[in-house]
Amino acid sequence: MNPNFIHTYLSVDCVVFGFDFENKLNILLVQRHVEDIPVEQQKKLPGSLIYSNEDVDDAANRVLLELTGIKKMVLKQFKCFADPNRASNQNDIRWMGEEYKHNIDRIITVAYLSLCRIDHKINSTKYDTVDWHPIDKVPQLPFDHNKIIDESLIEIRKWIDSDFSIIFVLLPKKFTIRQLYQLYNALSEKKIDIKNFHKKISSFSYIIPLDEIETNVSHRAARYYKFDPKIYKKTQNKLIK
Amino acid sequence: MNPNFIHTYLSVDCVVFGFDFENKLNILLVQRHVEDIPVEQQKKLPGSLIYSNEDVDDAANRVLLELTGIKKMVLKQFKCFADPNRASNQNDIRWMGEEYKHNIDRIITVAYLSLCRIDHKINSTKYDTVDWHPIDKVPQLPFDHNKIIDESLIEIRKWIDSDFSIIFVLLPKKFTIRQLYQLYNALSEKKIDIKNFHKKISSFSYIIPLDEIETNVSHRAARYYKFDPKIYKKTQNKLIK
DNA sequence: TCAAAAGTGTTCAGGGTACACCCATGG
DNA sequence: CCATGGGTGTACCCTGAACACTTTTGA
Repeated sequence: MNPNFIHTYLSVDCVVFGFDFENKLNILLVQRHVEDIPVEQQKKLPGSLIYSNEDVDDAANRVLLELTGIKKMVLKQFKCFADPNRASNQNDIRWMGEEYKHNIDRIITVAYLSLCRIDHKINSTKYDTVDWHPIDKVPQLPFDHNKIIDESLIEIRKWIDSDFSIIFVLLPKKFTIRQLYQLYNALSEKKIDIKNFHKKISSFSYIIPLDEIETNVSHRAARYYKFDPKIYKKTQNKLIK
Repeated sequence: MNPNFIHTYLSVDCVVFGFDFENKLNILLVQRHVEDIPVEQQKKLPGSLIYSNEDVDDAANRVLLELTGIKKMVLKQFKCFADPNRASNQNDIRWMGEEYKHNIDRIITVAYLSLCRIDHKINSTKYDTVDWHPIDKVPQLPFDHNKIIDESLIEIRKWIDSDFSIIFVLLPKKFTIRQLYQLYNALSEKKIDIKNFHKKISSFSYIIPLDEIETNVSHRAARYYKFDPKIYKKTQNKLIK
């Protein structure tokens, strides 16, 4: 065997997005433990080496299940990160030694996007600490996780543009059009006037108006709507063509 | 080390598209050699295991250089294929044994898209046989190469829609608007009337009309145009918004 | 009564679509 | 003179953008 050919480990890492109603995108980070390193400097993206009998999609599903306790989260593979030096930091090598009981000096990862309602209960079977972090306040992370997050933002925008319906995964079951608007603005570069947005959204057959309206707001209460995926599938409208 | 974690080989495979003027998309396939198997059943996608000090993009660039002799071909990573059974066919295992002098029972690949003018001279330093195959007449291929090709078609359409300029990599330096139209039709699902296409294209500042026109055609000769990437970069028009 | 946001209606401009019409060339 | 495709001009329509106006609610 030509020793120049790589024989290595493969992992998946997941960037899970959530949306809070201070209009911020958030992502889920977990805690890792490395001796002598302050805890607050040891956040990372959730991820795992893949098993020998696992496809990468299966591994990502497993990571998400272990992370949140939620089965069948939406997910999308977006890029393989394979910089030969991505795992060459000494702290990262030490952590891999502790985590996997083996010396690993190179690791290639396949990055996934996923989405989660930010108020969904997180029931991790693997991690002690799972926290939402605003996307603009992500600390320095190990490996190339900051780079992965940067690229995931570009990817999630493409995703929304190609399939508008995934945006509803981030919203409560009942939502106002303003909430949808704020989320859309945080995710898309296409700017749109809220009045016109309102008119457009409410014209879609798959956006179902409910009888319920907001309470305790200091202005006219907004109506709640729900999303009907069945009707959406039949019509397949993009928000903007 | 948990033996369940994969420790494996990683390869890149490249789907190189070309366009002939019978309006067909073509892809480049190479010949592999496995004993006792008819030659015509041994086509495959060009690819290689990655080296231990190589990023996947570098490996894809190397594969493309070894395949065509062309430096710096456009390329785009599009998906990691990691089905545990993708390399379990006995013929494929035999071939890997011969090619890499090692028993390999699983291999994960990162698939790339690339583009090449179909009349460009192919100077392969690695393969004896490199041939264009019409996309609708691709034979049965080893591993999951047929699946990779199927998915690459979806990917190249997205690519054109997000960056119209890459379409010119597939055209001769001088091209008629009809040629561009045929290529666009083969690549995009968005249908457009040729007259309106003509009007639109010729209105773009980065499509430069030349003095030269077609010869030996049994109708009014069409003008040749060229593409100016510098002007394109300044304007950044999508064909259809 | 005022501020703030919901929700509706109207107008305008730009671009896509359809199509008519003329031009150039070979047969 | 006809078929074929090149190339231009025009008219229509839809949609997005801007914005005015009314409604509702709490302070």
